[in-house]
Amino acid sequence: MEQDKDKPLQPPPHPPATTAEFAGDSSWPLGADDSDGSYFYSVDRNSSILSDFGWNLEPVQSNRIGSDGDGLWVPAHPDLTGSVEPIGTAAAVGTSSRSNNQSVSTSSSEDPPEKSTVSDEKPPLEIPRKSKKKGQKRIRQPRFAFMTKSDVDHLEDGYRWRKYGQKAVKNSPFPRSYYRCTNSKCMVKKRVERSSEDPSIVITTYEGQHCHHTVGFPRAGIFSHESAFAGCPLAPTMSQIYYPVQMQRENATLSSSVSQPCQTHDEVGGSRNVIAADELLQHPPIDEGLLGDIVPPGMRNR
DNA sequence: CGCTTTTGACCTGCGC
DNA sequence: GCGCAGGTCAAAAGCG
Repeated sequence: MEQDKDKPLQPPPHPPATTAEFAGDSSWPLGADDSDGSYFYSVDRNSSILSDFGWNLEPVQSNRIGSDGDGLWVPAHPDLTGSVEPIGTAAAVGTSSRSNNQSVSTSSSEDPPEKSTVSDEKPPLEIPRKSKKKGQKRIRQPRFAFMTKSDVDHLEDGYRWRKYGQKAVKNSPFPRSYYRCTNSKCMVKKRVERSSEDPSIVITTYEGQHCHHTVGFPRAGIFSHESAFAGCPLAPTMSQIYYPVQMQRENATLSSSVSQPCQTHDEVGGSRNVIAADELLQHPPIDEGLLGDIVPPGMRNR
């Protein structure tokens, strides 16, 4: 928070270097957005999306995988060392019947953060606390999710998070935790849960975009991904790999055009796939032998 | 003392 | 309409 004031709001742009395709998603109930066929995004699009999230992602050539347009993106954030995937045009999420023509890249910046709206309307004390939410449509922010093979649930990503809830997840012995960015002006949230199939895999879902830069890295606005990794306390201890989370409805759409079994790629040897959330949860653990190759350069030397 | 986490209750959306 | 599951709130407790 301290560093938020003197930093520009947007991470430095990074030229897209791959031809990866990303798909929109809807882990949350989506509206009509998926009907416009906008499941797939070009890399330019995706880059924009991720920038909108505040994630300073950069395509790493050595980590690029997928000659069929399925590239791997390595985030500049220390723990986001894998492919990430924008999940849906969240502006339309949860408000399916309303204006959902917004693009991903513009939605979150234009959406009044749901929380801010709520917090601005303090109900009288007599009114039950939840009444303030009545009549207010939830407006979902852009999301992306990824899987991480990690011992720790809450990964360091350079931002500070406050836990605001935890719920038991059906069919899973592991609870799901809900975090919110501690920056009062930042409405980004994230969910963290462990895969019931493989407890070593953490599924993290981000929602919204940061309106500030990381607090963990003083030069967040200008750091490269390598320098970021250099400062990552978890880097040496974590084996990380991320599966982009492709959820629910797009599953059918994507499966025919994008999805492939985890495949080994020439340069990285990493495996990557675009799969549905359900599928994702059932996905077998990553081959440990591949992890080393998919870890960004800054982490490899450790 | 301030911030974070825990936790039970409440709200909302969706499927049946 | 009802029930369920997910998501959120906010008071209380914990911690540094």
